[in-house]
Parts: sequence; structure tokens; C-alpha cells
Amino acid sequence: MIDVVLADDHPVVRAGLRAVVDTQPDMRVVHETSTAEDLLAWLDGGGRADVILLDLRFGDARMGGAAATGAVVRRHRTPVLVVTTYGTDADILAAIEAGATGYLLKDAPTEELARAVRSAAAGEVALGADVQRRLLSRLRTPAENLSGRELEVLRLVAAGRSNDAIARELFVSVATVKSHLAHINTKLGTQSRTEAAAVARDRGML
Amino acid sequence: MIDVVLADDHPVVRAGLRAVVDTQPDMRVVHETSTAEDLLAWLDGGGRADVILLDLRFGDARMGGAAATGAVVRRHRTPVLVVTTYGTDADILAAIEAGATGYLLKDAPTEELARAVRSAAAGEVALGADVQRRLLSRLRTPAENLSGRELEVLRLVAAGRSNDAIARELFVSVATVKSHLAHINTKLGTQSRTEAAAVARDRGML
DNA sequence: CCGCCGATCAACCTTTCGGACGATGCGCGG
DNA sequence: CCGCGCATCGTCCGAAAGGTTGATCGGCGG
Repeated sequence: MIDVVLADDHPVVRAGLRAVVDTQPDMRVVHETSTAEDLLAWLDGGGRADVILLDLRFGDARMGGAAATGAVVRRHRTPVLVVTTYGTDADILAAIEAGATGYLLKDAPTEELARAVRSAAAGEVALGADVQRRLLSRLRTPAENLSGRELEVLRLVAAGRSNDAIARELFVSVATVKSHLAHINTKLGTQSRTEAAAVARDRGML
Repeated sequence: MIDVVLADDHPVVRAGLRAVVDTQPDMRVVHETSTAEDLLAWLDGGGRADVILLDLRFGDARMGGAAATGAVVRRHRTPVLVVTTYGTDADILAAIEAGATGYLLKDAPTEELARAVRSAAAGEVALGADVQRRLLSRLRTPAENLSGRELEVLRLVAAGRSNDAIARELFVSVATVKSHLAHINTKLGTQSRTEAAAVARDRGML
């Protein structure tokens, strides 16, 4: 029997995951949490599970799920299966780098979810079919000339922030932001922040 | 007894919605569909329901849920409650204009969802708390007072053009473009061209 | 008819951006 | 070990953008 913990701040999604898990004869939900703090507290308090189903947007949105994933993996040995509705390539990579055992989208078929849970419980890597496809297509086209930091800056630029605001948001100097932006414009072949934002939107880099 | 139809292409979300509905004593799920075509076919084939829970991203992503909502509302009288994970102001407005009875985000509490279903079944409007907040904040900042020319400029700004390029494109002087842009920033409450572009995108003004 | 608004332009000034340097430290792979 | 990419910061300068004020002109409605 595989003991599963659900960690998702959406009640509806939690109920959905529970429904899927409960209909599998070989697994059961042993705990539900809606915040990252609760999850860690439960685990620290002696909670035991074979797999944790974690929402990428779990808890604080800015941490992504990566921080929560990392915390769980570092402090406990429980495999973390990230389940999310959407997510960029960068999100997926971040989660995997943080130690997630698997990653799949919520629109994955029920059986795929169940299979992933079993794989994760067995310590195997379990990536959803579409996640695999995306990672592969990414390797084929290194469209991501942009470094992680540059992409971060680009996102804020596209959100309309000024260099100064971005600098404060990222805890760096304006000079650094300008430096990143210069590299972004070079790599994208753009002439200005606004044009870079437009191109980024078109290419789905956000 | 309120008969509910679930229309969502995410198996997990469907299961979650079903779990919520089934735990309410006064409602039940009578049908589930994963495509807009199936939903319409079921309704056309004599299917009866009191409320349809429809995912905004239901079916073809480009149609949004608005097209599906419109089709259902026009051909049948069933109240449609749009339930989605995310969505811009424009998405919400489009759904409501298409005839949706209500709109709420998937992270709404279980009771809020149940309440919304009862309201929708009774023919009342049911907007999620956060949806209401967003619509109100939008009304506070009058968006659509942009003149035709200003909107034209805004579009080019969002496309990443410089003032000079816009001026040449519209056969006016740079001063005029700057003048329009100044008015745009005033009306949108923005501080820069890039921020104006971001806001315009969010509000679906492009 | 006169006022208001939209569109057009101008001059002036301040702030912000962007380009062109250079410089440091860090980690990773040949 | 050394190079290279990444991230960090700095300076200088010119260009672009934004704010302010003010102006002309054409319609549209009271």
C-alpha cells in the first residue's frame, strides 16, 4: 500500500487527486495540506508517506514549488511528485533540479497519474508524457539562449517594470539589470526592452 | 436536487469537482464531458442539467471558454458556471458577455463553489470573491476611454516599436506620438510605455 | 455661437534607457 | 590550470522616453 500525501492549496484539485488515488487499490491518501509550512510541519512531526503530490504553485507563489520541493527532499527522503496545471520549461527544470522525482501536468490521464505515483514510490523518475515531449523539444532547439537570470529579468520587463524596480525586486544593482538587458537584446536581436518583451511573448518565453 | 454537468478536459479537476458536488446533499453529477463537442452533443441529444460547470480553457484553447459558453447558452437555457484556474480580466468579461451565469477560480473554497452552483441553478449571478474584487478594481480605473488613435499607438507600442517608428508608421510627428502616449499613460495609470503595454495585454485591449 | 474633445505639433526639461567600455568572482569542463 | 560563461557592479555618454506647457485646427452638441 502506497501512502500518499496531497499538498495543494486548491481544495478542488486536492479532492480530485484524492479521488484518483482512492480509486487505486494499491494506494491511499494519508494526509492533506494546503500550505508548504503545514507539509513540512507534518513531516517533521513524524508524518510518514511514500509519495508526496505537490502543486508547483504550492504555498508562496514566488517560491514556485521548487523551494518547497527542495526543503522536503533535503529534510526527508520522501519522493516528491510535482503535479501542476501549467508550467514553463524553466519551472520543470527548477523542480527537477530541486530534487523532484517526477513532474506531470494536471491534465494527464488518470492512469498516467497512478503510474507516476507508483514509479515515484519505487524511487523511479516519472515524467508525464507531455513533459517529456517538452523537455526533448527543448533540447532540440536551444531557443533558451537566455540564462536563468536573464529570463527572470525579461519576465519583469514584460510585466512593465522599470530597471530600478527590477533591481530592487531582484536585490541587485541597476547596473546589473542593464547588463542583463543588454545581453537579452543582443541574444534576441531586439533594440529595446519593449521590443524584447514583445518577442518574448510571441515565442512563449514567459 | 440540482443536476450538474462537469465539462473540463482535466481528469483530475473533473474528479475534484465531482468530489465537491457529490458531498453536497442537494446536488449530484449527472454527466461529465471532456470536450466542448461532447457537451453540446449530450445537450442536443436530450441531456438535461440545472448547472454546467465549464472550464474556461475547455476544448480549443483559442476559443477560450467563451465560445463554448455562448453555444450552450444560445442553444439551451442551462446556466453555465465558468470555473478556471487562472484568467485575465478580458477572459472573465468575455465569458460573462457570452452568457455565463458565474465565474470563479478553482482555488475558491469548497463552500464557495457549492454556493455558486446553487446560485447558478437558481438563475442568479454568482461571481467568486476574487473575481468580484478584480472586476471592481477594473471599474475603478476606467480602461476603455482610450481614443481610436491612442489605441492605435498603444498597439504599436505593445509590438515593441519606438516612438520614431510609430511616428513614421502613422505619418505623424514624434511629438504627436509622445502626446498620445502621455494620454495613454494617464488614462491607464501607468508610468511607462512598457507598463502600458503590459496592462493592455492583461485587459485584452489588443 | 461657443465650449469641449480629439488630433496635431512644438519647445523645454528631467528621467530613464541603452551602448561601450572595464572589472571582479565563481563554477565547470577541457 | 586556464578559459569561458554567468552574474555581479561601476562609469561615461548619447539617445530615447516621459512630463509640462501651450498652441492650432476640426467636429460635435448644447
